Amino acid sequence: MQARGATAATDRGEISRRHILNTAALAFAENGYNGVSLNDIVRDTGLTKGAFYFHFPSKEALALEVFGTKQLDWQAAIAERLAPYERAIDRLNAMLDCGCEMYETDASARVVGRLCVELSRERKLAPRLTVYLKTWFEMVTDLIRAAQDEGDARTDLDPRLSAETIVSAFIGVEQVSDALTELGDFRARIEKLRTFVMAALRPCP
Amino acid sequence: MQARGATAATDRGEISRRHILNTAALAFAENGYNGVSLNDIVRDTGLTKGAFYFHFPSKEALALEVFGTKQLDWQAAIAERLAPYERAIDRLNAMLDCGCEMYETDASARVVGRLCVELSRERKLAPRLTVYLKTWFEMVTDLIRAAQDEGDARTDLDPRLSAETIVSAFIGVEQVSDALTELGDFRARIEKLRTFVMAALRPCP
DNA sequence: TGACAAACCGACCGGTCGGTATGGAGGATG
DNA sequence: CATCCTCCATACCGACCGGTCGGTTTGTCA
Repeated sequence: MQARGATAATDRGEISRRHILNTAALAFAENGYNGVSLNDIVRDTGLTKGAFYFHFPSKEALALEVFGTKQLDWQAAIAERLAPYERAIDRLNAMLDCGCEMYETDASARVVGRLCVELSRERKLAPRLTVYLKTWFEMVTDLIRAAQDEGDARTDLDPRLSAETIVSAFIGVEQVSDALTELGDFRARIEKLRTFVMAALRPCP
Repeated sequence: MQARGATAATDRGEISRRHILNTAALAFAENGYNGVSLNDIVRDTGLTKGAFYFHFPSKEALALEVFGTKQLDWQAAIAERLAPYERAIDRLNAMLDCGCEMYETDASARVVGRLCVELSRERKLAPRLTVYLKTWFEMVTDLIRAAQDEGDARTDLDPRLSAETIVSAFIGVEQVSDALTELGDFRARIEKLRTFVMAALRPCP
């Protein structure tokens, strides 16, 4: 006897749903919310509008779900990546590395950043977005504070203030790199950012 | 006898043209390129489509011209603002101040940033945009180098690297502030950015 | 006053947008 | 076999997009 309602293994509905989600993530990552029409997504999936509207109530709902899931992926990946490091300053470094790697290995990773910026302008994501950014702020703030305690960061810097600057800078670097080289030099720019940040944080000899 | 062709003072054509330009700048600044339809602009100006297409060949051309003129305004304002200061570190400070003030006093000022990001994604502005960003990079690079020479900035930082990071951070702060508070806390965030940057640049005691 | 061009009007075009209505294939269930 | 529900295809909708076009108004100069 199997679970009631859902037919577990061969659930083609769930497969289609995930397929739509992944396809949309890629498309949104590449061309943004307004740059992708529903017809584009439908065509890319190989399905039809009828199929789409069976699984999602609207294009906006799709985008929100894409954002939500990818955002969780991000945070999980970061958390896993940071775990091995003992010192906070190393975790901060690893965090930036992790960001680069995700952009390099998963073309749909940047859907988070794009949708975050784009949908926030239309005030459709505001609550979720606020939480998202604040989470980042706090993660980095904690890292900097810890680094200060461990003697790896100068103590005359306000942790929160520095954290918000660093996170904003990361977002800005993404925009600039996308504008200039379609993210072709993203890794290089993040390396620069890291060098600057580390120099700024480093205690005076 | 007055100038042939152009009738100097009461040139209603030129007035309409500028009116369209200003109206569009405001609209684009507030809602972005794709967020504003031609009908919106036409309605806001109080004119009609016929009038619009007499002055501009397309919506895209309008946006490009808006970007170009506003960009020049920016650079001129910055240059004027920086002139009185002798020390490079003061000019760097004044530069950030000037950015804040423009955003506060001229609602259409941020059309530069918005169109820069939005149009670059559609690769319509690429050449002009590259120049624009590179100009910023170089301005800040020169300032940092000068500050180092004057003993106001630590010398173990690469000027270009630091400059690109600072400019990117500025852009990122704009995005974040817009996303969270519709630029309501832009000044405050830039102040934070400045504090961090200055602390990072300051020579160790 | 009349000719002429610059400036402007507003209806209209083809196309695309997000979204809807309807019906049918196919497996599970009685 | 009859029935029901899930899942998807097809055809279609009204709204709106950027852009065009024939015609009208306005100002200038002979």
